Amino acid sequence: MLTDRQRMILNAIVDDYISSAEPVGSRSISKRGDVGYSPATIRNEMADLEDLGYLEQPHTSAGRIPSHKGYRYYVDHLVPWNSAETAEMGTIRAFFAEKLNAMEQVIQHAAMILSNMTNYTSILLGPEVFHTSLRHFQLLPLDDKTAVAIIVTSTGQVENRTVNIPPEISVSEMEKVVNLLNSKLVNVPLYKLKTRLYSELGEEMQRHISHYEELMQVLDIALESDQEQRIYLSGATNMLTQPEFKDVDKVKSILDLLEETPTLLKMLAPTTGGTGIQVRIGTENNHEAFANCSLITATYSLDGQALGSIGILGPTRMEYARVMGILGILSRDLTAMLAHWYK
Amino acid sequence: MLTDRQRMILNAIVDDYISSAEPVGSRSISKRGDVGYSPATIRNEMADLEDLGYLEQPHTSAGRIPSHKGYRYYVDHLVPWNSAETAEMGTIRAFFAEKLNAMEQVIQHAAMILSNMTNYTSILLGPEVFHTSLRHFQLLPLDDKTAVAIIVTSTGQVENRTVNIPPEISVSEMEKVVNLLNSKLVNVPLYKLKTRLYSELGEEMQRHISHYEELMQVLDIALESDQEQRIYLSGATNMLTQPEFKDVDKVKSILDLLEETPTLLKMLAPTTGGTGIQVRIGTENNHEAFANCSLITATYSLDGQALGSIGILGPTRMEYARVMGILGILSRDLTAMLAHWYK
DNA sequence: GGTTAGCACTCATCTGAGTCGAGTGCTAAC
DNA sequence: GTTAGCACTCGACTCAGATGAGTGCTAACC
Repeated sequence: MLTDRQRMILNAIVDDYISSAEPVGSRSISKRGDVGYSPATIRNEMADLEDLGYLEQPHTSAGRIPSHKGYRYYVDHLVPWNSAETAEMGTIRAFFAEKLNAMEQVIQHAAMILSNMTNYTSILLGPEVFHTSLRHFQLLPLDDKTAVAIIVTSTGQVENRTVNIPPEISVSEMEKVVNLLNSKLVNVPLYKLKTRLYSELGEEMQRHISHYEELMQVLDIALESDQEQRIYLSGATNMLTQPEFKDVDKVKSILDLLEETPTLLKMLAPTTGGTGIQVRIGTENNHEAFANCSLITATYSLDGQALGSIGILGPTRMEYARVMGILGILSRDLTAMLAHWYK
Repeated sequence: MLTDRQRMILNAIVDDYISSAEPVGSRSISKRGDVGYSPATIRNEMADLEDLGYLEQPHTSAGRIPSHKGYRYYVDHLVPWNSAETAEMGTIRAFFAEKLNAMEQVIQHAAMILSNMTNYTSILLGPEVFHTSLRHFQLLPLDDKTAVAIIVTSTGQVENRTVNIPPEISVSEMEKVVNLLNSKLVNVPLYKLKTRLYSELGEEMQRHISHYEELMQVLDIALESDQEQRIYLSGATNMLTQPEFKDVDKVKSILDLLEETPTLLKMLAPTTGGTGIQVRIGTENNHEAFANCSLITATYSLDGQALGSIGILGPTRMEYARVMGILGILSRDLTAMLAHWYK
């Protein structure tokens, strides 16, 4: 267990390093107004902290920088939870005051606001397919061969895809089926749509409708839900402004990873039981390219079920306190807005 | 006017520089199999070419690099038009053989293919609003206050936005209006929708329908077309692999510009009268950040009207011949596919 | 015992001189 | 008109020395 003084010194070092990106020495800590010890004392404590694994020395005659363990301790025990209303609150509140009337717009806009406020990269995950259900299904004929299938979800998102209609199937039959679907499948979660289609409607449809096989094929395509969740990135180039990423190769591997949707999805997926704000430091991200990055995520939800996540990606030397504060407010407000909107 | 030998030398220098990114000297040109002159002779010609403005010298004792004028000459007169079927053809043909049944998918996929093939950044511009017309309009109620307006366009794209429905307006009235719109406004270009709404339908609606004012407000929002055209970027990070962009600041200014939709739009907008493939070299892009970039664009069309553009962004030292070839094939095939699809 | 002043030591970074070599321009010979 | 030869230029690289921020250790101090 750390003594109070060690905690204070660790805190000071992390703070200093976060703002300067340079190894911090004993003298500079000693000179801060809030630390009443001489450099020598600080040095002794720093040596102890290094032994304990909270600090690292890039080379013998340089100052110390926090290790991953140091950041972890900082995040877990030292982050000044700015419960006080900060200037940030205003910006976020202003954002939610704006009237945006589509889920997609809100999320896209939120990503932009976040990256602008923090100067890091923001990653927003749209509402998950798992927790949205069918509100309405429609088939609009384009011509005699093709039609657009439109799926309106409970979160107000609209998905569409074009399907080919076999010539054997008549328009009136098609309509019958669509009506059937709407009466039976509304409020069924999207990912269950297909199985329910077979289990509950198969029999009935087979009775009433000719060309059952062909029709099922059409519906199969129509109800295929976008497995690829929508990911909104903003401020990816902010990575480039961080001094630790002046090496082009590192940045490239990070930016490339950001273009890889599946990997991002895995990273942002709300971990089981994880409530509130999660911080993954360096190697905790389980990805080489992110070894020098920290990812702070929060989830927003509806009815207690996580709908999507918000993430901020920055260097391990990140303004944890500020970002966590902002993320907390934003996820809370997003949750509140959703609750208000869909009740 | 350049002599044949000067042309050959200029060609050799540009080719060499394109593949090496290093200033090319007289000796290395001389050693190429296809040039039968000694370094000294080459040097003389190079000095002449420099006087004429086709070459530049980074410093006195370095080789020569092509100037913008040199690139321009190369592109206009020297590019080996590989009319022959290249290996690239296969990839592109394979792409079009795949069955993709939505315009958006095709474009998104094409952008990816392009950036992968060229290792540059590809920018695709979706079909312009100006040239697409209404195929179908629909209003799906979500609950008693809101509805989703769905616009299916002649190119098979589906746009949607959520609108609030004033309580005064009944469902049956709404339906009446939607039917009216579908019977009168189909095939009207999207950007004319609103004016036609007022000019052709205003009177009739006022006669049949109460709450005319409120209803018009709803339709106003519903028919608002996405002014922001969809832009598909792919391989933005390929910029980072080019040696001329190892300077992080330059890359950042380029990547930032790529995130700025309006600027990109302006750059990709098909220039008047420009048919075929356009090459904008360095400062011809009219943007500081692109001073060391070349942008090669082609358009694809339907019925002779430009629908959108394809662009490849790379360093001025770009594989012009290859990229122009690929772009030519792709735009032709895209045009052909559209024609086949929507006839 | 905790704290601090003092001091030798380390080591990354900066600086400037020296070297290297790719490439040029010019002249004279072929 | 072409080419060999040669002096010259100048960026890139190398290496030694200076610099200074920062450390660890010891001994004195409260």
